[in-house]
Amino acid sequence: MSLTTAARVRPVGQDHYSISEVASYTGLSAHTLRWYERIGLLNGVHRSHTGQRLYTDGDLDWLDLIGKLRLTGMPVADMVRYAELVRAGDQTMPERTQLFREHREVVRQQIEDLRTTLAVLDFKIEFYEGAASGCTP
Amino acid sequence: MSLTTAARVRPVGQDHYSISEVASYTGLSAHTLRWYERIGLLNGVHRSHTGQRLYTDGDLDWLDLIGKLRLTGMPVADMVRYAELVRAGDQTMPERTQLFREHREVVRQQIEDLRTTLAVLDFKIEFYEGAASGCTP
DNA sequence: TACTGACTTGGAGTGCACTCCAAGCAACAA
DNA sequence: TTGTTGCTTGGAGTGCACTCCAAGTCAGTA
Repeated sequence: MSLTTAARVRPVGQDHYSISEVASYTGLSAHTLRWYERIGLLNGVHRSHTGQRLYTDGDLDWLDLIGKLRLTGMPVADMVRYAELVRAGDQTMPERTQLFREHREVVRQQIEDLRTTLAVLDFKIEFYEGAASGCTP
Repeated sequence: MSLTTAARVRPVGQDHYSISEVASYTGLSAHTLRWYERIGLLNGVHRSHTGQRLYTDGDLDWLDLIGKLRLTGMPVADMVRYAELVRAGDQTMPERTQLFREHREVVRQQIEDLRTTLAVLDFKIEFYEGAASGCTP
């Protein structure tokens, strides 16, 4: 679930990055970056005179946010919905707030569930270790 | 991600439950319960004289654990692996401990990621609310 | 006896989120 | 000039975790 293989280092502050630079920065594949654009999750990516994608720092910020939302299990369709609201302008701010408020509750619940499971895992590990060291008769 | 629609009430302590009782208890569909059994995640489910499944309290406990592991994103294949280790007997305990220790780290990392995202969400919500109430010039 | 409803099976289908493919173009090195 | 590398596209393919279907069995009720 966490992108441990990503370089996570933003290249020189040149404000235009190739798809492979962005791939290594975000940990997403170039395929996925193109797919994100196709489904409307990433809009208005600039192009060079030869038609190659040039991502800006703004795009990288957006991808950071998207990445965090993905990590919390937000469906891609919901993120596309959010992207559409942002495109639609400032009058959609109440709806965006609502979207985030609802998602915040989802995240809270997930943390709760994870904590419960962590406790179970700790208990199991202790049990297995106890059994291994012969503490149970 | 959380099973809010599940009844989560264990039926009378009769130690044999029908597939629909177990479905309503676990929040899993009957389809999924049969599929779990087919892939080896749930083994040795008893049958009535007419061939219908009769789940025990032990099965319900097992499904509780499985459900928690699923909630933390453990792939079904890994849970099947764990089920195989349990079937194989006590000599697999060290491997089971190892499996849980590794998963514990995954869960810890997830909690970390979720907390980071929660902070971003809080920040965004505050920003949108500030913008709505005209606090930004 | 007829019907209803809950169960059984193997196999096919679904939705999501990618992931890959083939064919082609542009820039550069040997 | 001939690779090689890195990019482009639309469309097809993949893997996971279910989810459903058709055809059949069995128990209970009108």
